[in-house]
Amino acid sequence: MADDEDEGLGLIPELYKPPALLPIAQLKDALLYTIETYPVTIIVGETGSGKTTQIPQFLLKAGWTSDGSVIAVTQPRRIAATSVAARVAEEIGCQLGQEVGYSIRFEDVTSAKTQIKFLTDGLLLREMLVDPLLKRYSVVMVDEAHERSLSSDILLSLLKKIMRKRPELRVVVSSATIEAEKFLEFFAPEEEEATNKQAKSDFGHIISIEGRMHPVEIQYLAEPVSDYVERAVQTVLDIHTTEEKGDILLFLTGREEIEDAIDMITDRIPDLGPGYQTLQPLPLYAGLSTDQQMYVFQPAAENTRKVIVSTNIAEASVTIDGIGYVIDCGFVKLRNYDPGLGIERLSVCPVSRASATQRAGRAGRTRPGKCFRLYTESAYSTLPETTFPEIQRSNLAPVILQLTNLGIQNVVRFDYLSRPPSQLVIRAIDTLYSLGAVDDQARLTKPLGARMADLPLEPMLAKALLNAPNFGCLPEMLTIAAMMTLQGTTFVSHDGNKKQEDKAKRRFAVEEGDHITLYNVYEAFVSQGKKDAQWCREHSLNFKALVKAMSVRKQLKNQLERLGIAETVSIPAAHVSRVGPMSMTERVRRCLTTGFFAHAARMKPDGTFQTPSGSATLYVHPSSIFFHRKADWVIYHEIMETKNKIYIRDLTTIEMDWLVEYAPEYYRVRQR
DNA sequence: AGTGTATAT
Repeated sequence: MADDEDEGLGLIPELYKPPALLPIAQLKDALLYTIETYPVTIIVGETGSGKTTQIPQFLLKAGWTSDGSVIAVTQPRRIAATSVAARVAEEIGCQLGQEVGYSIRFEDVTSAKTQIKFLTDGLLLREMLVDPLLKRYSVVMVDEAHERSLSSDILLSLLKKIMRKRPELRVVVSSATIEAEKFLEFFAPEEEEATNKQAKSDFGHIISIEGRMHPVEIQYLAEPVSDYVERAVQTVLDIHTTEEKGDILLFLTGREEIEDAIDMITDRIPDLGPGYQTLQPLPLYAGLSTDQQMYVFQPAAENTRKVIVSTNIAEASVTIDGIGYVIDCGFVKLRNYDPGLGIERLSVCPVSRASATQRAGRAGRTRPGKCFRLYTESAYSTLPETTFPEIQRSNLAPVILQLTNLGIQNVVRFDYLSRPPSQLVIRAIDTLYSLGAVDDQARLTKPLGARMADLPLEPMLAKALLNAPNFGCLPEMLTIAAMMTLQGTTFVSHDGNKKQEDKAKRRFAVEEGDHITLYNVYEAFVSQGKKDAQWCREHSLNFKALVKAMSVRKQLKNQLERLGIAETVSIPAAHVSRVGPMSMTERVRRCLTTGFFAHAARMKPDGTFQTPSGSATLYVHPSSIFFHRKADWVIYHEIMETKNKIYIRDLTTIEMDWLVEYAPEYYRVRQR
């Protein structure tokens, strides 16, 4: 890990500071005592406190794995699980995968010797399907719980349930913010459960660890602004001309704003006049290809100041060294699910104070920094304290299916950390009922519901895939299901060449729609472009995404085989007479309809779509082949509202009659 | 008519 900026030994002193000097080392005894004494320990520690790397090692040395148990540490992101595991393995002096390992989807780097295991919280949830009480673990540490992701919230609820049956289990919840009290209160036993011997306060404890952050000076605007992109650009140039060295990190809400801001900065650089360093604006958002993202991590050239213009990705998911200045526009794009309409909405919302703090902290990682907030101090005080938990603004159908499969009897009265609005839960149950995954008492159906829950797919897609053998199109549907999980990342425009991307897309396009078009892409990739990044480049395809599709397809295939559904299975006798002579594309289209009947629409002469009830106008997403072509009835994979327009993505043509044939109950009411 | 914050199984 050479660093160009470092002279001499090439070592960065802070990185090599022995763990014993971390603030957390002083708390070691108190920590171990607390974990020994109380079932629940809440750790409040800022970035740099060493909590993630040190606590598992303390527990290991204190004997928490001496009976053969494992210490689990969950992370919200795959990258964190792998990198932290590598770091701890190095500190302990073992090979990764031996005493210290990690497990993420498609990668299990653990062995029989593994005592500390880092994994994503989503994967630990999956493990509960085979080990409901998580018996192999003596301690489960849930890291970054303050982010309130859907899976860490659910995980905490289930851990609380498990603890009643396993009093010896220890739960450590680690959080960077002030939510500690809420977490502790959540784990406290109900009044009637608390015996005299065990009062509420005996149940858990909060421990705070000081971080090693440098101070960040915060500046607010005196007056609010209406155009924060313009103001952000001005601030960038002001910092560049008046402040000392240090890169700039500018938070905006999305790709369009980022590109606008970069154009504006580039346009104004000549006006600065001579005598200043070079200013190098760089975009950062998840939609960029990996090589385009790499630029932001490279140290700037001599006499150059980087300006990284980023979405929320730089708030927690990605860390860039050398940032001295942060500019925070005060907004973020958040996904919201509208249970009434059954659509997701991507809307620009004010950030929470917790987010604003996290953004500011990005300036103080290596030295004292400054943060410029493009809003007034009084506006700051009116911001919500924390971001609305994901569980209160998501489509809950997948979660409810999973909880039901884990044996949760009543998903409405389930012990949520933050209760989702009942509308969300009701809508989820309705969806699952219409798909046949639960019965009219909201109980899991067998085998259909249980099988759907076993698959790592959204319920509608799981239903369609499980129906594939009935249409004799299992190999095709496996591919389509795998391609759907790429969520629109199949095509990329290399070097920003949009026209070339459109042209490449047309090459694979078929009149039946996007699903079969993506099937063609996958087939071409496997036969011609597999392990050939250059072929992908020529066809504007995302190599990494297609490799992932291959992994997903293989995983789905294995999972179905375990359910007794083999890829080569022939059409069941009862169906042969009906689907035997059909073309493969018709089988696939019918099969998709059995899962996505609720996502039906019909094209109007002007090229927009209408819902079956005619209540809303839907726009074809420009990534669809029907952006340029005509269609009649279609089903679509996804629906989302942005900028007051509802877009549908991944469309396939169907016959209206199929809706009634495959979903008679769902469409009966509207037919009359 | 012209597009998607981020993450996970």
